[in-house]
Amino acid sequence: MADEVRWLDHTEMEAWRGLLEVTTRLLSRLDDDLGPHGLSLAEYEVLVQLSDAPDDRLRMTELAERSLVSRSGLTRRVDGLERRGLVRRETCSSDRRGANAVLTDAGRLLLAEVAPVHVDGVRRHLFDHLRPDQVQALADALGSVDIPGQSSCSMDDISAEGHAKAATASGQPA
Amino acid sequence: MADEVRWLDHTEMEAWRGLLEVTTRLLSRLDDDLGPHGLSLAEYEVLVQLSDAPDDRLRMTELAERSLVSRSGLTRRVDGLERRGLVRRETCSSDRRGANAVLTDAGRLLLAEVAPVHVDGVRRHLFDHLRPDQVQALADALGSVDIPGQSSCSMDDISAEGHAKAATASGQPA
DNA sequence: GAAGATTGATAACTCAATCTTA
DNA sequence: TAAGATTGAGTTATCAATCTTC
Repeated sequence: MADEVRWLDHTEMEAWRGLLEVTTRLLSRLDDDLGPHGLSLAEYEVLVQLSDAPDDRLRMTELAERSLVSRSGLTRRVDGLERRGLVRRETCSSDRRGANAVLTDAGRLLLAEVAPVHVDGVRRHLFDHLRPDQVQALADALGSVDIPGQSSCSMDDISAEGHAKAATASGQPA
Repeated sequence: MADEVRWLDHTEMEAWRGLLEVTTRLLSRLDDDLGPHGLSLAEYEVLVQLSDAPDDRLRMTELAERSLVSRSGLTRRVDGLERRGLVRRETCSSDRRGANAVLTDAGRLLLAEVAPVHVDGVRRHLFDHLRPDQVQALADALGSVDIPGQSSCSMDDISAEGHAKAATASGQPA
């Protein structure tokens, strides 16, 4: 297993390295753009996912997956948003173990204020540098890569398979 | 500025969302792959950058930029690597303020052990899902997007411009 | 006992302030 | 005074363990 390594060729290196650099810097900039409005990109992400969901609500686990964060991570993120009145929790009626995160009016309002700023940032930092065919190619290539959500499985939760959620999410509030 | 928002169209949404999801999950997986070898992806990144540099050494600030991390973040990362003997610090001879991070023999050895694992992971999780033309398109598109390194400038360090570093980095150790 | 969610402990990062040398 | 690097304080993420309900 030591000598038959297929190293990355130049193009692969550019692609992988580009993915790393562009994403890292882009996220950093988008975070900066939202800062003045009192929201982190991670928090914005939660608000968007909720506004995209039917009835502006989502179970915590589902919201965690869509927000690309761990369950415990989401708990704390929602804590912060709830403290500021942008989201509230409701215990699930059908299953008393579960909790729903619900977008509040204040949350919807802030999202409406911030979404244009965010989209503008995505344009300025990303799409303004790309031709339409490049955007299409990017969407196509990235759409072909499906990496399952949770990372390692503890050997005994093989049963917990069967996810494979598709990318949803829009950019506009309502 | 409120009503003339150009929302993202479907393709743009796919591209942006794909960038976010693929990168997030990919990084998480690659981190998992390296875990058993006692190295985080972030630490691996530092070792790679050093091994790519002439004489296996790099100034801290330069290494921070290439590793996509803040200066203070790098200081701590190198602290950890130095504690384990994978990297050592040398004060710069020409400018006594500066420090060079230098790859040690142990670091070079570990890198040689781990690099095949990493490259294999990048293949399995990313490139195995892509056709050659998609890889090419990805490299092309991401190469067109140049987002400057540091995020915000504190109003008075306008002088600190003039960076615009190109992507270097390879995947193989030597 | 397993699933949904949270909490405790810990790790890693950032900004702002500091120390040292130019 | 400015630049290079580090340190202090605070934030936010994760894993593993826990609590509650199924």
